[in-house]
Amino acid sequence: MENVTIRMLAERLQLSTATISKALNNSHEISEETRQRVLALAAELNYVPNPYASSLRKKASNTIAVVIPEVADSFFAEAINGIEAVAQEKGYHVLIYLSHENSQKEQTILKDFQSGRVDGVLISVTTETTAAGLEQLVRDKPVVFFDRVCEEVKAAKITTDDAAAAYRATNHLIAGGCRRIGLLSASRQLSISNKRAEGFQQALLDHQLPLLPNAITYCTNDSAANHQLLKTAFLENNYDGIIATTEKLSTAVYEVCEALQWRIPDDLQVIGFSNLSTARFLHPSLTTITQPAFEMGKAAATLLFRALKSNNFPLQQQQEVIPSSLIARNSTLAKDK
Amino acid sequence: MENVTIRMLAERLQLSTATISKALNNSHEISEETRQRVLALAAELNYVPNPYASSLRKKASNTIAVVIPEVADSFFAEAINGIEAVAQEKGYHVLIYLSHENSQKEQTILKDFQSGRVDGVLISVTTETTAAGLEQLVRDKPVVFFDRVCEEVKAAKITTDDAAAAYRATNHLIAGGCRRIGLLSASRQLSISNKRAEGFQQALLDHQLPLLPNAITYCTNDSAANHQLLKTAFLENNYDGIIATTEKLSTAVYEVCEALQWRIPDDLQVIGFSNLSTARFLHPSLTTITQPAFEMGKAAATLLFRALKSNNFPLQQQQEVIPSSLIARNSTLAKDK
DNA sequence: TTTATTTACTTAACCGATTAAGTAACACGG
DNA sequence: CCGTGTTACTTAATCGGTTAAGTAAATAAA
Repeated sequence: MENVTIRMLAERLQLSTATISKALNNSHEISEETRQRVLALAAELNYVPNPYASSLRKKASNTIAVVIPEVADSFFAEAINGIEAVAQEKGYHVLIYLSHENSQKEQTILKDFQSGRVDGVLISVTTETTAAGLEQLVRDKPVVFFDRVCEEVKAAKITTDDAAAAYRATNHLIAGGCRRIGLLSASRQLSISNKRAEGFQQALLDHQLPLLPNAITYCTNDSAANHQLLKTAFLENNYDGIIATTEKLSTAVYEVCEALQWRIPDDLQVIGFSNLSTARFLHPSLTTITQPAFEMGKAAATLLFRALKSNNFPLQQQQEVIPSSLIARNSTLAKDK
Repeated sequence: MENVTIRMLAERLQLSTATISKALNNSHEISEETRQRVLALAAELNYVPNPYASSLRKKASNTIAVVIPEVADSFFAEAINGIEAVAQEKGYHVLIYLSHENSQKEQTILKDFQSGRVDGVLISVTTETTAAGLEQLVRDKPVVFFDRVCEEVKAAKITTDDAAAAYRATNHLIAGGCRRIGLLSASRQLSISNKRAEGFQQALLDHQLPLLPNAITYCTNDSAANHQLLKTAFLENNYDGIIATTEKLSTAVYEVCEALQWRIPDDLQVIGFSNLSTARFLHPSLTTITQPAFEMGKAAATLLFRALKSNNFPLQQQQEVIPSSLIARNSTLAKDK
């Protein structure tokens, strides 16, 4: 059986396609009786409207894009859950794109959005992304940045309290007796990385602790390379405390400690930015800065849909900071929360 | 600036829209000189074709759908990575839909696909799904099931060696001295759950061990309820070994053991189906059946794209079983692999 | 009773690309 | 010199909805 179109419905009911369309869209121009007849036949023939025809004409796709570096990180996985929950409720479709931490790929993805394929975009940028490629996108259509935002771009942003979280993390290590603290950063570019670094440095300053010359290690996206990088950094700096600012780096710390036979927390206290539900079962259980990933995704999507609904909503001025929480476990010694 | 269309290019170059379209699609009907002029102007004006116009006419969307129960499970997260990698390479777009383990929602999602929104579907069904709702989908368009397949439906399937994996897991526990082994199952319906149960029972049989009356616990999708369910089952059956057939259930076992103050592996040996990269750092490190999630996603997508390329490809006959591996760690006692 | 308004439709243009069918200009073999 | 191809285009229909503008009939207002 061919695909059922509006024209087929029209012919069967001896009505015009316009009437069918309006009936299906609950236009007040259509009598209740006719509407019911249309709806009945549509149900009977299992009519499903062609989204491409509709999108073409209406210049709206009922589709949003989610652009993230990867999904294999429980933060992004949870964020997608939050986004999808809102999108499903609003009847929107979600296109997912992975930039694989590659700003070139990201640019290619974003360029395609000029086609009108999506009505709005939720994005968490790569570690390499600069403002340049984002300006146009933000000018063109509703965009909400979440987690990995781009400071220089004026746009809606959902973040966590990155500086404060790092500050708390550092304090926590200091309270646990650490004096040679290192920070593992994912990027020199990312504003959230820089904010975390700032919070870290501020805490050291406030406690009159010196910033080690190599206190901050900038990691790459290659886990083998990172492993080597960390090993070297650990040995050279003889840290007694470390803050891993991403989930992958948290795991990497455990690996390197195992390789170096450093005991956590005796030789090295560890605190990691992570959303792993298994953090409490790690050996030793990992003290985490846990971001409200699901809520952040939900908040970002909610903001976007609000902008899509009323186009005079001042989306670009929206900023929301959702606090993260420090959960003290056995990879650190301090008792405070 | 308005969106650049093919007509604008045509007017500027004093050519017909047909010529522009053909030039952009590398038709042999167009002279090299003209093609270059078109390409140059398109690049200059930053022309991006409207996908909806093109899809409407060509009746092909260059888009596939991925329907999964959720992403907050490292198996699905990794699988998406695999799928997206292939899709990006082939120039396809990926719509993601979460069924939230709800077959009603799943049906709603699948029904929409009759609209022609997507050219093909990759799906891992819910714990409740029955064959009924899937027949039509498979008839309508290319579909590849992965991991959670539906046995009764004749369609392409990518799975792991579920029965064999459970058989190995059970053997492993027996080798470690377990005699009262339980299995935590995610569903009564799911074929992969049933296969895992079969492998489990076969191994018991082969070792002349009795199947405990409540050897198999069927869990729900509610983690609080599961917690209670497991607690009761553990206490009633006094297991000395347990196989958790999903990642979430693996974590749940750790939680329940903590609550009951059962020590792993002394009081209970645990083996879990899981793709967590942190399994080795759990306390104690978790013996896992690890599925090649990325590869499965990749294989499923590859199969789908092959079918999309040549429509005489016998997709429905394709079956691929990608072996999983048992990684022995400290949550079990056996030394074998 | 006449005019204005409302109701319930229809007609036809339109969204932006693709493509079947048509054509003018030119080349070439016999 | 004629017919047949080939090249490089154009014309116009088409995909399947949506919507501005039009209309006939019924109803309300003057």
